[in-house]
Amino acid sequence: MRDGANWSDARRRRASMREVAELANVAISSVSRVLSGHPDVSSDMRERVLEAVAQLEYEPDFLAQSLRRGATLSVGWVIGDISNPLMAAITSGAESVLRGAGYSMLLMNSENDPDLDAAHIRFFQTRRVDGMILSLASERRPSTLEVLSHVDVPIVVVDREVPEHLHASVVRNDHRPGIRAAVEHLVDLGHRRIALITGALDLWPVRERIAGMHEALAGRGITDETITLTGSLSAEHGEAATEEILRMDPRPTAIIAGGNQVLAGCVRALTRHGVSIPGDMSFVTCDEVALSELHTPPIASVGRDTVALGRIAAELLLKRLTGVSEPEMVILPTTFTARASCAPPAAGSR
Amino acid sequence: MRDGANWSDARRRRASMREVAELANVAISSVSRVLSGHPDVSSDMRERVLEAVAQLEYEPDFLAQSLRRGATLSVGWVIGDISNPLMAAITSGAESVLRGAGYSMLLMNSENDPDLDAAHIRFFQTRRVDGMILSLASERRPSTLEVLSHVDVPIVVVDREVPEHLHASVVRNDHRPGIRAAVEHLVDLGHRRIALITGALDLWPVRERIAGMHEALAGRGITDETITLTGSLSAEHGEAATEEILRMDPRPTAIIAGGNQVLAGCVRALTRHGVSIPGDMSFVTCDEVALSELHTPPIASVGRDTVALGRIAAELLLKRLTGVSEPEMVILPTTFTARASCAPPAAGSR
DNA sequence: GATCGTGTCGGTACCGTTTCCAGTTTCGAT
DNA sequence: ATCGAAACTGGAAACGGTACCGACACGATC
Repeated sequence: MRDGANWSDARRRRASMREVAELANVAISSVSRVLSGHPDVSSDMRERVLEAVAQLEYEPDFLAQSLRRGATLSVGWVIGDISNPLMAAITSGAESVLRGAGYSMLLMNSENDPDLDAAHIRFFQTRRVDGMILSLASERRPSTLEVLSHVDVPIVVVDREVPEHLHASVVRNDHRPGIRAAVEHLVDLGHRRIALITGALDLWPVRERIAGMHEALAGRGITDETITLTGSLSAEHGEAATEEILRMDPRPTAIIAGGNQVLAGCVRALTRHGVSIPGDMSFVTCDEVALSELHTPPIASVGRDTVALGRIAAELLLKRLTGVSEPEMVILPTTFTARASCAPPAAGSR
Repeated sequence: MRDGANWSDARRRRASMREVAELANVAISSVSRVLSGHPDVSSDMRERVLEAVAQLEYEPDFLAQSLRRGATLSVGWVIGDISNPLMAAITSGAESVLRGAGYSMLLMNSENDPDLDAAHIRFFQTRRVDGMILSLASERRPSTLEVLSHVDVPIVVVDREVPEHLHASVVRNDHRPGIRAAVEHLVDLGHRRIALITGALDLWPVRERIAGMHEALAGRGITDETITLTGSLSAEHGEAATEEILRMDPRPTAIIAGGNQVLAGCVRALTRHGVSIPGDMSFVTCDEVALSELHTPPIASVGRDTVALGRIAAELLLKRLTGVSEPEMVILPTTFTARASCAPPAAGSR
């Protein structure tokens, strides 16, 4: 004499496979066979079991399945800073692919701290994820590499360079052509002193962007005027480096911000000092964000498809999760978009 | 005669508690007691077990523990769009708190699709998360509410309003005072026709912002000039609505963008039509982003601490995960920051 | 009529823990 | 010396499934 409402109440204990078996009057193993689509099942059996399943609102326990099968259908995602729109876009791309394949994504923020990278990787390892996607805060931190070498599940590295022996799949952007195009554009406009504000050398994109700038300058026969301000990919460094540039004599006539956080710091400093873009300073940024297109004037930028970056990272991982044992590498392009933030340098500063 | 390298090779099978027990020559249950800090353990026993643990590099299997204990130490996080910086900031705040408490965060993007909301919640339920934090795409979709009523773990809802009977904890912003201050500021500058571009009415912030605007206008004795363009909180709607506003006659003299995506659309449309801010149109946006501060001119905005929003959501969930059975509600403030994007309307349009 | 394959099904040994229960020892108190 | 409680330990039953193995019935085959 139980009423319908209580019978389907959320708080009641969930049914187990054993109860289904008892209700259907069959063996537990038969229930398992029916539910997992095993061929050795008569239609009569299938019907009885499915009816019991429906009546008890049974659903299999994911934990028990995972323990028995040795797979959790989950992947760990270590990211430098989720609140960075770039990283968020990568995450978004990866998440949708993983979700489509039935995997779920465990997210951990490393706050761009290399030590947390290592800690998170270890954590995921004990959490028994089936694979990991990593956007490391530093490629060279020994503790991270040490931990990585003990990981026994497939790894995909996003826009980073890691030692071969880790057997990680990799998806990267080819940052050089984009930067090269940007620098050539500036040089063609008449700029000679171009400053690149960027992060530390333990990140692949940073090294490649610097290399791309050198390539472009060398290609145009300019060898001694490269100005590179490395630091961190943060607004603070962008702001401080811009201040430093503004104090230089002779002053650079163009700035390339090596990331969207750096961009914010640069714009803040330039605005504060009343430096007009592009009148007093030409300006290029790396990685397209809302600000670059909507700024007045719009800011020329070296862009890339970040959602694709995440999507492909997830696809590479899925490949290895479904049997492919050899790691792969995918390189995605970057493209330069000229905008009104670049103009010939003021006559006096040439 | 195995060499050291292979012995510590990552690919070897991980040791189980049984192997530890055999090596230490004790019962499995004793190993468990030592590792879980049970008081009934002799120091001799502890020593033997710990040595075996070290020698085998044993670490407990999280899956088996979860199955046995009935807790997974993981929480599900359903979010409308992770690539929205606002949502990303909330996520960041929540993640760091959860991480600090030993929980991991399962992230699923609903792509602002209410049907995916429901699907994800169900998915998390079968995944056996210990709790969920939800930023629903729609508060009113029956399928979502139906699924929610069957959830048997604690729920926290972020900046949304859900029926009492779901027993969800809630953290929300009080959007009215912020918008009210913004509108009053505009009115005091001389504006009478103020347009609010916002999303659909099935979201708490949308309703509250509209209400806040009405309150402010009524407070100033303006009753018949409220212009509200509801749609979605997207750049497309922001752009289309702005176009519509520009065609109105008499034309509104101020626009309030009801979100950061809307903001992007608005700015794009205004720029394309050569509408100058604040000369031709005063402008306010909701939710601070890089663009609002760094735009020329800087854009006045109704801001809030989004990281705190996420942090408190996580804290509310942790409370309920550690025994507190009654749901709670926390309200966080919003504040208006006046900036150069607001000025008195042009003489002709008063 | 014995043999054999095939389609079904039940029994049971796991997966790796936790925890309860019962048994043994130790030890201070009477 | 004896008793009882407390400290310690091992065995085994869970947790909720999966999958292998063997049993059985049945028809087909020679």
